[in-house]
Amino acid sequence: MTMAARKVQLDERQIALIARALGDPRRVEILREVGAAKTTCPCCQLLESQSITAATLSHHMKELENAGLIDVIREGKTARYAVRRDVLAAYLKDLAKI
Amino acid sequence: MTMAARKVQLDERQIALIARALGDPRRVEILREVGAAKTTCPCCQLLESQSITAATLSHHMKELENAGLIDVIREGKTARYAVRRDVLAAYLKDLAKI
DNA sequence: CCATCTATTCGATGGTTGTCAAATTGTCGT
DNA sequence: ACGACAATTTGACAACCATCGAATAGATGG
Repeated sequence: MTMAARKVQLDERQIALIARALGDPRRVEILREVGAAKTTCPCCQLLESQSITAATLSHHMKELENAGLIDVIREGKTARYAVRRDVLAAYLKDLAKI
Repeated sequence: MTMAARKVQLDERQIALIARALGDPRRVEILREVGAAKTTCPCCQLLESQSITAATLSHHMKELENAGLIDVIREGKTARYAVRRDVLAAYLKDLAKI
């Protein structure tokens, strides 16, 4: 339990959103790449590694953000992403209760 | 790490199957109920608690079994289910690496 | 053998969703 | 103000999927 990991409480609705977001392999792959980035991950970088159009990528990022799995930091022209590890951990913890 | 928890190795394909299976709230609810049962959970019991037809339930159980998340034990007329907690744990462990 | 019970399979359907091309918005430098 | 660049939104489409009713399979008891 790190200092930064404030208590995250997920309601049923968000759990469903997260589960759905993780249900698509492409989104999981994107999430892994965002999580693997040294700093925050810029949008254009994801476009290079994933073989999809910008429109599709944007759609997936919105789903991930909507589920609360990523934070979006907009800096001028570009957008950067960061994994909400506290949210992910809370989701996994909930599933682990099964 | 219990004695019974033999090492479970998930390939990319199974991870995708599990993620998809967990992507539907109804299946998660079913999985929770199976996991909460004192012994193994009979099919007909699930039919009572979940408000779906037998056909739909059967479909969901197949998805869960296909993902490796449950074991199916057939005893005469009835079918009983048990959560594969080792598989679930392996999946969660993989996601936790993000 | 037949009736009954449990569970699965089949066929169909309405809704969801991943994907793209094109148009749009927003930002920066010149 | 204008052009170039980054990202989002829109509209459309094909594929997928949860769901159901009906038909089928399999087991049990009389």
